[in-house]
Amino acid sequence: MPELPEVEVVRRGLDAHVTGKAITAVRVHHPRAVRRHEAGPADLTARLLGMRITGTGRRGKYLWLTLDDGSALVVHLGMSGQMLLGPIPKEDHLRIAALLDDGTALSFVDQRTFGGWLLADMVTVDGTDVPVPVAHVARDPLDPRFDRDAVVKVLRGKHSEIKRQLLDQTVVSGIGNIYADEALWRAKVNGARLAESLTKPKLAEILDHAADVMRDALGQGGTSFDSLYVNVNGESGYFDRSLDAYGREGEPCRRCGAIMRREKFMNRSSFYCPRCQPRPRVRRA
DNA sequence: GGTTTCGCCTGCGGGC
DNA sequence: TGCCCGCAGGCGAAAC
Repeated sequence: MPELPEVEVVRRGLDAHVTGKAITAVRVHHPRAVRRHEAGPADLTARLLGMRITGTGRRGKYLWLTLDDGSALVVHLGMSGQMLLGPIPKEDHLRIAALLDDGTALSFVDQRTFGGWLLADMVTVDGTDVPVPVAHVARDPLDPRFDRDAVVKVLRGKHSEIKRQLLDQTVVSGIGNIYADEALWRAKVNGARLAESLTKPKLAEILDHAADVMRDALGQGGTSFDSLYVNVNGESGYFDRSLDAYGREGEPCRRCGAIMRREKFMNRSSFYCPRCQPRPRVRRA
């Protein structure tokens, strides 16, 4: 389940190895992996052929390779996507394979097929160039131009649960279920609290914790909770050993010792400490 | 128009 | 043993 740190690890790996290389062959093994490229698989492969990669970019959980015609190959890893360098893997879930002019292969492997590739033009949004499909995505907390106080202001106006807002990529990007739970645990805030009910300093604290926890995870090569996430060499990160909330149902809170709870939320799970992060009182009609 | 829910996918593990 | 079900969850369309 790649979130910002995992995607950034992949981007860095790609940046070091594919920048300056030309694409000499592309094969789409599963059409679903390019479903968001509206012109279809044949168009994608034809346009990529002979293109040179000029650099890499990322915003939130989206990453892209910039190409020498000014367009971008946009990659979303979804839940289980992997960008692998090296020989083409013998793998049931190989979705796309590309060959580069130095002989290495760039493979997209994706078990659950939520991810994919697409080609798009670049557009300038708020002074930053991003691919068109990424234009609606807010800056992430590790973006040098991330405006924390502006996000706090947006959150103050949201009549919606704070965790829901942390997961909304148009409010702040890069945060998924794992890092949302970690940031809320660090800030001692229950995710069911309404965003508008929290003070500006508390909202700022939550965003700062989100940035910190993602920076920590990045420093450890990312989280690999279910081992589906790997870097470009197929290796997992180590941050899952450092998680304080996610996946710790029934275990003692590392801060106060109370037994951690798990609750259903948005068709997934939320992990929290019932003592440090008390649930808000039930609203009555 | 803001907010919430649902469907898309596959593999795994638990229960029967 | 084998089947069914629930779960994992990012994203965008659809519903509310």
